[in-house]
Amino acid sequence: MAGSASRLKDIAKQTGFSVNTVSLALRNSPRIPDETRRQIAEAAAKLNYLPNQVAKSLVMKETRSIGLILTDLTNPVLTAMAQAVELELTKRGYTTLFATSNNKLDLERSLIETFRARRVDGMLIFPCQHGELEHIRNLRARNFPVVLLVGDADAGVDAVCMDERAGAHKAVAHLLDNGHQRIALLDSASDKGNYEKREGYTSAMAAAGLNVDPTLIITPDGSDVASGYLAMETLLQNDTGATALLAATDSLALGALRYCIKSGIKVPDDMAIFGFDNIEFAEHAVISLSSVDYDIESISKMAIERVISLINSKGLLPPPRITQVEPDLMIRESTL
Amino acid sequence: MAGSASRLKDIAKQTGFSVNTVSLALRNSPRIPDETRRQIAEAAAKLNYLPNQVAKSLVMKETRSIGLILTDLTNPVLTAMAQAVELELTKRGYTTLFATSNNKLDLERSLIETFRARRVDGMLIFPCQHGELEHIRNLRARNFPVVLLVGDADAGVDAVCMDERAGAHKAVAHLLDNGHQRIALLDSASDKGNYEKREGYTSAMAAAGLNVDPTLIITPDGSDVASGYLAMETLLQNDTGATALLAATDSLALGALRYCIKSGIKVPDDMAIFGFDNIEFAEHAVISLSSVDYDIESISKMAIERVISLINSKGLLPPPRITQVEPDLMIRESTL
DNA sequence: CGCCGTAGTATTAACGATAATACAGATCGG
DNA sequence: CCGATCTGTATTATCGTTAATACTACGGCG
Repeated sequence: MAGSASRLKDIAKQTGFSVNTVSLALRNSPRIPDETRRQIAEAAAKLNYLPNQVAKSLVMKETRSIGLILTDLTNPVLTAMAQAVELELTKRGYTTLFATSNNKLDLERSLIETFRARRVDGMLIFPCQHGELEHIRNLRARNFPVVLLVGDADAGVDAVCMDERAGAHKAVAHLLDNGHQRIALLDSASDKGNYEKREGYTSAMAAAGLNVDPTLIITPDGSDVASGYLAMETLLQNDTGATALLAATDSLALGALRYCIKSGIKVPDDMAIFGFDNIEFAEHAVISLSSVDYDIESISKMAIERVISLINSKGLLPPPRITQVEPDLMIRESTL
Repeated sequence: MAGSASRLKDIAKQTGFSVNTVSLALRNSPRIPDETRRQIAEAAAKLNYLPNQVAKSLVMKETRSIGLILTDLTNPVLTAMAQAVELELTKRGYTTLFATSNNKLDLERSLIETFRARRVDGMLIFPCQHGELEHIRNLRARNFPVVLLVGDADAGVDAVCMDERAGAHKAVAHLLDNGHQRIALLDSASDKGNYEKREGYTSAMAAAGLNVDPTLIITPDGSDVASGYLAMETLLQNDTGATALLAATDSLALGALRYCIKSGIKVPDDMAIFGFDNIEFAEHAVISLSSVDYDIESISKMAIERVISLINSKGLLPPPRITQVEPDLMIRESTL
């Protein structure tokens, strides 16, 4: 207790210098001569001094911390984002305050307030409803640095993200190129108003002159493997004549794949399966999975650079910029 | 800017009351009459007042935040822990400061210092080297509340964790019961001095009167699926006559499983495979994977309860307690 | 020899909150 | 009708820093 609670004042008392001199010495001010600095450093070491960041933050009006709000960590993509963000922030001397909204808008709102009260210097947010951004726009309107990790051209807030629409479009276009016409979509996100992938699907179909058959669009209950399994069952029961599908996540795709294997449906011959996010297990599935691929690490880095540049922009924030990275297709056995 | 920066002083100015009265009113002190409270609340709302947690922390000498240090987030188990910890802490009004050590002891040390400087009220740590805990014991010696998320009976620091040794022992015992004698171990952690699983393996073999054949112990380069794949290849090349294996993680097990399927080795007939951690993909593998299973959520909750109880223990910390939860076996197709 | 710049250090004032204490004016009991 | 209690509010100190300003020698220079 005594050891942990040492303050500038204690060093001052020990050395006979004033608190301010001690502070300057420890911060290597040129005004302090070497001998004084040495004495003070010595005393600081002996007392096991550790500067109190809380006090420092109060006077400096910056905490060197940023808030990261994701929907959850069950999704490997968000996990990878959290990892990349934390790594990069630590490297830059920032601390990460982390929280998950569990896809609840109210919780998201209250987490934002909590972080604001804690005076984080900026926030990175993966919003749970891509269309419900009013509270985040408000934040920005108060000149608070925020960057979204998923976003639209008209978000009204800075964003650095993958272009989900383009990814879905590309994947469906690929399936069309391979001769498929009855292409299903497994996407649970669209019930929360996150229509990007669905729009990409639709636009690709439209570009090929095909109307979208609503029975080809399945909305699983979740985004996990089990949901994909059940969704596949549903799709086949509907007897839609689908010969290919795009799943909104690799987990869904892996579930669908598993159902096919269990049911003796040949992948890719009877059913081509396209995943999304290219997680580790996609590559290593029994039948390796084609997937929409993008570099999460570099997106995360760019997002951090953006939020830090906003933090450093003195005065008013610059107008929001949306950066959408176009994903690539990773073609594997499941769509050959 | 003006909007975000409102302080008690501003409300005081608006309403004509003193700063202290405002503070008391907003904290619902009984000494403040309703009418005054109303006026102050109104002004606070109009000014969009949000208490400054930094200032509050300084005077209250508590931040209501705890630091969570994991090795990384690529491991689904740690991901689940992070998720569970964050959820529970938020529920209890704490904020989570999150960081990963990337299995580097130096980084772990410096992260601890960073969190200490930020005056977190306590820490939850998944140490990267289970035998290197001196720096953490030092923390505790300074009366700082720490709880390990993995640990040994003689850690000298509080710990709430799964009993890896018991888990490995049980799994191997199960394989022995099924008639296997040549049982391999795939474990990359033991090169970092984390011998728990290996010890469990050894003790189970010893209990069956079997000596451990070192060629049966493979140390993959990592803990991911690809490493498991390569490790399986190595194992077979060594021509050890192994008929079963225990992998230290499900990812390794899935990699091994994949190699077997590619090579026409029948699972479980030619090779029984036991995984560890029971992640989602274990259940849904082509051949569903037996795995050592435990309730991460409840362990995380207990760990949080422990650290909070340490925080609330006024005066000296109580002597450290180690709680080890014994895992169960989830038996599936891969070891039938 | 007196003035000035400067090197080294100290003093004072923030930062935005809480906590302890002080102080008026009303109320009440004897 | 006067001291004592209570009610509502203000004043002051404090948390551990940094920042701005103030002082005190001392050396150089005209």
